[in-house]
Amino acid sequence: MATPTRDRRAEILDAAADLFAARGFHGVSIEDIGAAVGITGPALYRHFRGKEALLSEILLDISARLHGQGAATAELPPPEALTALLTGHIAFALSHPALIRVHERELHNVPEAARRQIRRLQRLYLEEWVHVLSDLHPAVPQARLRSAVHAVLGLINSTPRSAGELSREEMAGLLHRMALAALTVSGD
Amino acid sequence: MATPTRDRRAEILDAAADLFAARGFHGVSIEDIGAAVGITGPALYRHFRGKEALLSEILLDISARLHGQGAATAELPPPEALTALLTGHIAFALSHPALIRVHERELHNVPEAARRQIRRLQRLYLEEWVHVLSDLHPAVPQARLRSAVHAVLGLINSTPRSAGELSREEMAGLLHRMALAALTVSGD
DNA sequence: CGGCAATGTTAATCTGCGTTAACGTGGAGA
DNA sequence: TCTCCACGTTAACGCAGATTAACATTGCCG
Repeated sequence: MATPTRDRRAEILDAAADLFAARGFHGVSIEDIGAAVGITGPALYRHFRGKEALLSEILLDISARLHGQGAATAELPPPEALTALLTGHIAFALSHPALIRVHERELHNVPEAARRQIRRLQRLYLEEWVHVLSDLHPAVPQARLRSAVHAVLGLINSTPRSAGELSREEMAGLLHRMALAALTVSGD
Repeated sequence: MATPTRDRRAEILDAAADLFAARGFHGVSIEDIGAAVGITGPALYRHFRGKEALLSEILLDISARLHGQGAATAELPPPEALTALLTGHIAFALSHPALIRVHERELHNVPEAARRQIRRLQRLYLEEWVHVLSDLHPAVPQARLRSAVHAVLGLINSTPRSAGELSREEMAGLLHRMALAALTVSGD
């Protein structure tokens, strides 16, 4: 065949992520995923070890991207770092609502080994937030900050549920203001 | 048998909800659920039409409880109503983290008919929030308020993820302050 | 007492779906 | 031109797990 298809792997991962977001991991068959990119189900095995490997790779990629984004703010002074974290996460959530959904909902379908790596990246990402906040509010105990960060990420990740009522800019601004206000008050 | 078991149905629903929360709908077998209450899998069919009916009933019950809680605030003057909505949702989330998880993640496994009812209740609940906020901030467009409410519910529902670092009272207070701050700023 | 209703049990049944086998085919490099 | 390799295809295979069937047991009630 050797058709000039641009990267098939990436194409499959994208299609699978969309399908998983819409119908859940078990609501999508190998055949469905294949069909979405114009091939049959079993052909997927030329690119991935199996269905779970597909999901693992999707989640790992998301976690790595978020963590990378977070790590990039490490050098900034705390106030700017916080802004960067907020802006970055919001941009990601608004650009990839399907990925956010999958990332939030499907971790338990990932095999143990990969799950550990994903959780590790998630933990590191969380700690980046906590670290920045800790610099800004040294008096607040870390446990409280951790809970506050979870809450704020939940707030931002709500994005896929309130689809399309507001323009992207308006939504980004709203989330930014709300998240910042929530964090600011979390130390009282 | 006719053993003096207190309501078996309720017992099964509880066990199923916990299992679904932990491993996802498809990660739990009929056999698992039965075992959790000390009976075999097929015995469940004496109480429910099938596995999907079980999930439907769980989600319907959650939606109805939240909506009921919300409706109860309708008579209060707006500021108290908002406090009641916040306190009520936070209390529910902290008391039933497993239910919140299932409610957030498993809707797509519910058959169409039940799904419509559940969505309707969710919409009504959301509108109760929007209504109260609309009274407090008449100038803010409803679309923005709707998004803000989604965001705040996402914030509060983050609870099952930041498990047990803080005491329940501390967590409730933190979530309340953060949610209120976020809502307050949502009209700017 | 006799029998129905409620609740369980174990042994099929049926089906969906992930995975594997066996078998093309076209293009790129030697 | 000849040969592989990359990528697909269709036909099995195998199994997990949801239903359903057929068959107890217990206790209430007429």
